[in-house]
Amino acid sequence: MAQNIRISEVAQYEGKEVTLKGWVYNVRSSGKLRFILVRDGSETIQCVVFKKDVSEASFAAADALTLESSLSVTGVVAADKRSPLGFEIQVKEIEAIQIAREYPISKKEHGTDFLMDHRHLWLRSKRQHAILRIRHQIIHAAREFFDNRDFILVDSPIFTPNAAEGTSTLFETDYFGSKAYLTQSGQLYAEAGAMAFGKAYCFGPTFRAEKSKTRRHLTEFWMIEPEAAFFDLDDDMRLAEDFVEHLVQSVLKNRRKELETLERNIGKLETVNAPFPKIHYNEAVEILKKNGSEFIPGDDFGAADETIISQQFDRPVIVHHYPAEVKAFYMKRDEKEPQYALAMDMLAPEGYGEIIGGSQREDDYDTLLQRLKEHNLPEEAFKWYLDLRKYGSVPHSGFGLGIERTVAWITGIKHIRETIPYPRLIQRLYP
RNA sequence: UCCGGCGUGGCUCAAUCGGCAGAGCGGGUGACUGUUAAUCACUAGGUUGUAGGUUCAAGUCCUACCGCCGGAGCCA
Repeated sequence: MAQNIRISEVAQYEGKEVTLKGWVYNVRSSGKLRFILVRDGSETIQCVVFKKDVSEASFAAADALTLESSLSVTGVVAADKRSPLGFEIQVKEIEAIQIAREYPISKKEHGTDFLMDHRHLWLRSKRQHAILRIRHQIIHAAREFFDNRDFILVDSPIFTPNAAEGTSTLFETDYFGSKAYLTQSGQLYAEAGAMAFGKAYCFGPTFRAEKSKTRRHLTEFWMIEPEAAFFDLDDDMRLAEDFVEHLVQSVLKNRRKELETLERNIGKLETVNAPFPKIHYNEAVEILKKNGSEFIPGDDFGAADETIISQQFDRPVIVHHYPAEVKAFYMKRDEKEPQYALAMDMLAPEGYGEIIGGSQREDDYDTLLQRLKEHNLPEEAFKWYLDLRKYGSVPHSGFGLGIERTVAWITGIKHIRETIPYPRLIQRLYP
């Protein structure tokens, strides 16, 4: 009885008889020969069926196979120079498990809308495999990074009672008769985690109801948010650059084949080593002036401005000390220049935009209360948050990294919608 | 919400100045003992997004609407 193996393991079984279970990736035929490309999720291998080598039933089964039919194949693993994998299967027996109906995704090109309508099937393709494997690697590396630095995972709730920061538009839902909102950030809760564990992070989906229609926006995306007690802005920026370096290096080390499948320019990732350039908001404004931007000092940067700034460097760049007015209420201001917040954004290279936003948090009770009032936020809803400043308040900082934007940058793909299995966009809720 | 673009077989697209709706892929039938998005032959498949208008004649021109795509703003 031949052993059941995954295709990724074939090299260990050269000359031996094995059984593979999977799906038909493609079929070609030539006279009394059938070439069946079988994928099982781990790899794809060509299985060669010679009419004279198999039973009539097996050859008939091979003949009836359609794209994405499920099957079981038994045969001998043979080295072959013509194979991209280095091996192929000389089939002895083949059995169809289910003959697939006409598969909607053909081997020729399709439009994105059509493919997105068939996202549940599109996930079977080579390119999507490469992207999602890199996504997996990035998430694995992210958890590994914080776990190795003694951060404790303290997840934030997804239903929240109030329209927290008052900045972005939230999804409203009925929660047993009262209003609840889908979280736009786990940060405020992560701060409570940091006060409990010293170092904490949360990692989960976040929701923004803004009608953004760009290649950088999803309505549902994943964010990882570390928060650390006794960290000032400099500590926060160092944590962020070490973190992003780790993500990139982990992908370079473990997912090189996938990067090649996507034809990513690997040289542009190899330079991503800490320390990253760190520039004051005013320096960023100078860069924009020199490059002919119509930017108005005092504003936040637009997408085109971010691209100009990031193009000056060969690795991500951190911009810090943004004008306090354009930033959130919870950010601490610099004592020496109070018009600036102790805030920082990390811009990915090659125009991929902001991947990290973070800051040192306001830790003084009275100041924070004052900020809430200035922003017309309901004091009652933030009672628990203010508690953190009443009971052993300490300087602390944190940031949030958007997983999908990071995946888009590292994989080099142009649109964020392919970086998540089931993207949620304004016009996309199916499948 | 604003600006720009596009809607033609299942899919990707073509159709010149307004003049007989076409190709490739996919499907079906057949040929082929080394194919790599195999190739070759034959074959079926259309209310040109919707409604109205101009014209001898509209896929093509005009108006409205619907849908989708890209960008801006907002942000990760």
